[in-house]
Amino acid sequence: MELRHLRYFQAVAEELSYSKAARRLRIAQPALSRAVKEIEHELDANLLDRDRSGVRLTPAGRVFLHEIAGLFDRWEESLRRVRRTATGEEGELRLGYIGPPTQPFLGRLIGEYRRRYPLVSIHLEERTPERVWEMLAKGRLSAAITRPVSTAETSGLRTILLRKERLGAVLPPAHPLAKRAMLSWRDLAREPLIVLARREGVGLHDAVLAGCRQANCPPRLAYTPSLIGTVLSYVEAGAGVGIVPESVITPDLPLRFILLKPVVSVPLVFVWQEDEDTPAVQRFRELVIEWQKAGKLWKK
Amino acid sequence: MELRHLRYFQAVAEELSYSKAARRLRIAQPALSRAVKEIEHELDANLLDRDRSGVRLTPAGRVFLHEIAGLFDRWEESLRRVRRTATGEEGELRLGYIGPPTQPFLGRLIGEYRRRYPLVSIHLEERTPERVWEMLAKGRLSAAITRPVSTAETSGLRTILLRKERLGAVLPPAHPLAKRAMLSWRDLAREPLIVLARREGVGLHDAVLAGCRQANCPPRLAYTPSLIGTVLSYVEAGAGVGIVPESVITPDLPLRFILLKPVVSVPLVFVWQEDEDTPAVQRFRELVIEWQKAGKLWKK
DNA sequence: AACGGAAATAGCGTTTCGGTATCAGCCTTA
DNA sequence: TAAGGCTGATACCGAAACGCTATTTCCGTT
Repeated sequence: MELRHLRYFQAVAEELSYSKAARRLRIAQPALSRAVKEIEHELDANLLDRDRSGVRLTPAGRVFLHEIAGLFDRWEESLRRVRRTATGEEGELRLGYIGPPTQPFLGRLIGEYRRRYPLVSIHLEERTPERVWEMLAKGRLSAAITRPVSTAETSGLRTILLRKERLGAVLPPAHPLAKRAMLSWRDLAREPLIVLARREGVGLHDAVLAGCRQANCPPRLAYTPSLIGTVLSYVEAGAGVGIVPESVITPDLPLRFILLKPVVSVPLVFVWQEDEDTPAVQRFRELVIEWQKAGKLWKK
Repeated sequence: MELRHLRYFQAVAEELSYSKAARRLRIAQPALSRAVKEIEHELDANLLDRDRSGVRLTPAGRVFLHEIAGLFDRWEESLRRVRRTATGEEGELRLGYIGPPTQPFLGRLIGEYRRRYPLVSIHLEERTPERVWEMLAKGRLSAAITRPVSTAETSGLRTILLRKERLGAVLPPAHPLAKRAMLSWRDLAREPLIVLARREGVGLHDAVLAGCRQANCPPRLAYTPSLIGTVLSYVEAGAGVGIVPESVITPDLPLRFILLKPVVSVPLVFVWQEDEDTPAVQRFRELVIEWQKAGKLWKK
């Protein structure tokens, strides 16, 4: 039995007339007679009584008609869901990210995505960069916003560069170097440095070390706290010079931020599983690229 | 799109291989390629990725597969329900009946019917004979066990005679006539009679009057209570001679029951709506006839 | 009794469905 | 590195199904 049979029976049962149903279906009446007979034979049940003038439903026919209606309703809903899933309107997005550099835009970004695709269920996972890459590799995430990590397994993963953030020094306004418009890495040779702990951000930490090495001046690491905020607190307390990416600076801080030359950058990237590049992920990626091009990721 | 397409897609999606699925479906592989392509075109959605070595489900494909499984489950259940309805295993029986003459067997009869067809929902309506016929005519009942009523509208109704019950007199053992083995209607000419109220049983009441008229002795009706039990109580109290059908007599009563000659009978019939002769009703009718033939309707 | 409408039946043409043969890509294996 | 095998896609053909026209049959109506 095929859906065609069901549609035909439904028409006859609703019209209570083969001729009318045939007209509604735009086919000839004999085809209907045959189709209904096929159903009845397959079900081994009379569905219609066509005894004396007119067609009436048997109890089994009534039940069948009712079942068919429910079935078609469900079928329509199924089709809608599949189409929505295919276009990315419905689906699942498991996004990993690192906190500090995404903080200025992530909330707005997710908000806009939810507004556009309200049926996509979103799972957010804030982790360290290393952990994000690990989860991506294991397929626990469908996409992520993070920093590159040299040790990460990247097979099957694709990457888009969102931004390169330049590193700079943060100092208390009273610091001797705070008046300078620019600093070189060498200027920091004798300063106690405050850098994010390596376990919290391998990419950033190693970039700082690379900047120092490149300037041929081994760094003196005074503190390596676990949070960027703590780095700033240490600086405020006069414990040394912080080195951070430019994105962490907000104007209201009572600190000076001075770019370091030669420029050393830490990238922020969008990464996704090639194998799990679902429509929901594609739509999210499109949104990220759109915002990146429009500059919305950085300035409000 | 037809169910065939769904079955084909389901096989491919489950096997994750066109060749294996084709073998399972016992068709050739190209037919599958085409069928799946037709679905994808109609849904305007990719369901399967056949990129590099192997077939994988897209998110939409996964959703579709899931929907299909649910749909088929429901479809199977629908088929079962229709078949059960057609055979009378499932359905509805609205049975009207009159109390006293059916009391000896109705409980057992319904019990057996429920045992045989547990999915049929049963509605019982105890009414007076007239009311039963009225409800039958209006289609409020699908069948009934009752007594004929001359005024009843019987078009569209069919009837089976279950039993003819002979009328007899009930007397207290001390009554002068109580020793007789037989009584004629004329013997009751001077007795105060106790008969069921006409509104409670037109057939029975009129049969009693007919018996008297036939014997050319106009009856003296002392009481016409609403319940058969009350008739017997009046007799026990010595208020007169009761006239009842033989079925109301139970051996433990301290009363004499004596058949009246010439014999006057009140029939008990099974009636059903020709228009609503559903399988559930048919099965019930078959059971009634079976029990009637086996004598189970009368003796335990 | 004749007519008209509705469904069933018969016979035929067209669509479509599945099969065979073949091609192209990928992986394994010698 | 080349050959063989497995996979799915394509092309083409025969057979089955599906639908249409014509006709019959059975009602109910006039």
